[in-house]
Amino acid sequence: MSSLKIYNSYTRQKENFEPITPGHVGMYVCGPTVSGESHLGHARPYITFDIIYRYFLHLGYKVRYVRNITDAGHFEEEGREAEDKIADKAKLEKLEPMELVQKYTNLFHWAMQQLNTLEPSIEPTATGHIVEQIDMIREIIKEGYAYEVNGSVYFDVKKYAAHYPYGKLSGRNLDDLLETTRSLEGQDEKRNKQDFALWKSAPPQHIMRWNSPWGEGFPGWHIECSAMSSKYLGAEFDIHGGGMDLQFPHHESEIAQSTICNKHMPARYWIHNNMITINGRKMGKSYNNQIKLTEMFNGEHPLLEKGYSPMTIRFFILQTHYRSTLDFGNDALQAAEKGLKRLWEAYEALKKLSPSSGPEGFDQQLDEKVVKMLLQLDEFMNDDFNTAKVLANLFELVPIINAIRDKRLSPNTLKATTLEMLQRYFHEYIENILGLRDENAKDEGKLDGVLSLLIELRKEARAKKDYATSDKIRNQLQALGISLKDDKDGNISYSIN
RNA sequence: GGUCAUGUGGCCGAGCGGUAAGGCAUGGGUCUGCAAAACCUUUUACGGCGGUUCGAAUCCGCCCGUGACCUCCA
Repeated sequence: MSSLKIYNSYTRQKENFEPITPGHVGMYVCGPTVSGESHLGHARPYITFDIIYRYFLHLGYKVRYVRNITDAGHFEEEGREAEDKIADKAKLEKLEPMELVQKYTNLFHWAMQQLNTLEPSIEPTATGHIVEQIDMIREIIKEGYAYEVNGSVYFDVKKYAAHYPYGKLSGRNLDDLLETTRSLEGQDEKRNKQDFALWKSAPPQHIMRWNSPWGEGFPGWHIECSAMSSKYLGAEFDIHGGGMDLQFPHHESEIAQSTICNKHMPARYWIHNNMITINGRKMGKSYNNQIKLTEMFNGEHPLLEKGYSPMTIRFFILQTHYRSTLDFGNDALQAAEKGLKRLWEAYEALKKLSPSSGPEGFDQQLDEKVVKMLLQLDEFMNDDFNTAKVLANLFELVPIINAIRDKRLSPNTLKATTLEMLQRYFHEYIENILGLRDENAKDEGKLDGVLSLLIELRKEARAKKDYATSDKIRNQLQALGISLKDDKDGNISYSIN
């Protein structure tokens, strides 16, 4: 079997994955800022890294997956108003900052559950690690790479760049930055424009504030991730991930901070997922085209024709490789919805097939094809987590499953071992690796009993050719959102929309 | 302006030098009291112009288009 290859943003090439500690993986993923409701953009990275997490588990690794919650605000616009974004919103909503943060954290967790992502091993909060951040800033000052001005502390990027490869991750150099950095008001505290804040002195009206050696203030944007990743994963760990938009300046700054403080590049492999676009345009606050996940699910948004279930969204995201941009549109989403349904129904049918080992109808060629396509799934995942290809192969197997189910192919078409393998792989891939789950699980309780009764009555009516009655049952249920399907074998099944 | 991506059929998207995955839609068909669903089957695609190569969607150059980062952002 091929070995796992990962595209490393830092080196810009695919590399064989070799863990620092054999059998273990340490992975840090930049989590959400909980100053607002989770939107569609959040779905992509956390599903992407969920797949990566799940695949490592599948490979038998013990994984520590750390994903932070940023609950201390960043600067709305650095240098200008330097206001804590969370505190600002809190005032508007007349809530305590931590109350707001709690609300959106809960909503985020709810959305992640809907999308069936596994919980990270540790989910540290920025506010819970102020002490660690202060310690780290102290250390950086001691090393001579940060300076204090009026109660704020800045990282000396110019000095750092003289000794270390600053800008390598994001592919830019200091001179370019000098030329292109916008001139902003109130930059006078910094020695150089590219310097970034490690600690920011809090103006009187600022609600979120902590004591520090430099006076009351709050931590800079980048330091929390450096502090928390090194605390829980060590000075050097395996994987650091996040959205592509975080490459610069966030991750570049993290590298600088950690390198000075811990004498190490923090991560060996940097993984960045690409952005989601809406009608070809990146979704973002500044474009005014953000769709919240709750709106995505219930369809209450001007850009949506209808709601899309969490699994539809998950499936849709997995149809594209994580390093490509992904354009959201109603047509594409509806295509995904139907495709997922078809795949799931084949999967359900597959579960019910029982191995049979008669010689009659065995198809050597097809048997070999099935085995080959299943083995390819591992290769696809090993090639930088290519879920798009995995899904393509699963879909290619669907007609074969359907043919056996419909008895157009003999139950002996495949060897018993191959059928078992098919069932095992479908289960492992669909549920454990891709993390899809049944959204139409039937109510096993009273409703099911009632419907069974109605279905019985309809069957009897049909047998008597009393179509008026049978149609009435079907039509009225349809009006309630329950569809009856007359299957080929005379059975009737139902689905709730 | 600087840097970096990208342009595949009606739509979404794989593809990383060897006769173009897959999903959806469309057309045809099977099934059916009817319907729906399901299933089977199905046509046209590599932005443009050059170059490298036995051979390019894949590499190089130029042009055109789109986007991202440079500022909070997933």
